Amino acid sequence: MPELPEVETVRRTLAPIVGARITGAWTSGKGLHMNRRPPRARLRALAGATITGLRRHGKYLLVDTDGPSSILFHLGMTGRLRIHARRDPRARHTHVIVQLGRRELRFTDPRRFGLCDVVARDHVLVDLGPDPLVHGIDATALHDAARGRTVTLKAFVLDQSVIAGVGNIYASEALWRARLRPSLRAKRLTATAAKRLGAAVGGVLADALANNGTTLRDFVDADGERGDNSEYLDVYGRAGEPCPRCKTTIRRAVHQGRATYYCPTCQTP
DNA sequence: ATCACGACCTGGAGGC
DNA sequence: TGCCTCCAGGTCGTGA
Repeated sequence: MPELPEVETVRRTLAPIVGARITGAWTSGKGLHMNRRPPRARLRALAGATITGLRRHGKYLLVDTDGPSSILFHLGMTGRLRIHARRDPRARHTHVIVQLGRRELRFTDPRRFGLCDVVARDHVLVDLGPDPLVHGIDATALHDAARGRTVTLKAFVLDQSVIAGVGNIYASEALWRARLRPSLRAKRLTATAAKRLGAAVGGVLADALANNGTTLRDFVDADGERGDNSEYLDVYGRAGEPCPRCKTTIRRAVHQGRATYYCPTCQTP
């Protein structure tokens, strides 16, 4: 589900919980990604702390408090973070509840690919590259990172240590916008193409964010609203339709086990 | 060290 | 209606 624009949309719509005081916590006891269980005791120990801010790096979301700890979330494929009234019935697949007096921050995740942990506030997310919205994209650094890499451009753009926050939808979209074939080897990226790619990634993410993210099926923001960006996708999920640029039929291919959409004519190999 | 792949989970869609 | 297969926005560990 959620790539950078979706996580950022969640972050923004969670703003009303800033200033709220944590009064308790509940966990389902089920393991999430890598079978890791959210730390019940450490979540409960946050009681009494006040939420001071919300940060995002790539697809990770951090809920800061006035104590030494922050709550770290990753939504995986089907994770949702929503603000509820305490008396609202608990949805199926709810795994974490942070109680905030009469309100609750609830994390639900049917597929359990997500993550919830309690970390030190200055916790560094290792192996995460620059965030396009927070740090921008440096085309020269992108070009350097591609040097010697034999992976496909598709895999390169999906590599979170290169750029944090790009997922499968926006990887296809950005490569289409940059007119680059997903199967091209990263080491073949020229300086000019790296510039185009950097601009395309930034543009695709910013546009999606302006539309409150892409909802294919699961994604909703903290208020339960769906994103509007799916109707503006140029190639993702559009195999068989004409390329918006040159009218050639868009193709679907599989790279590293994941669907990739591209135009065989205007995305140069 | 780098890369491709399968595994981890549940649920929705479509075919029969 | 039910059963089956395939597919899904992410990440990690494995083995080549």
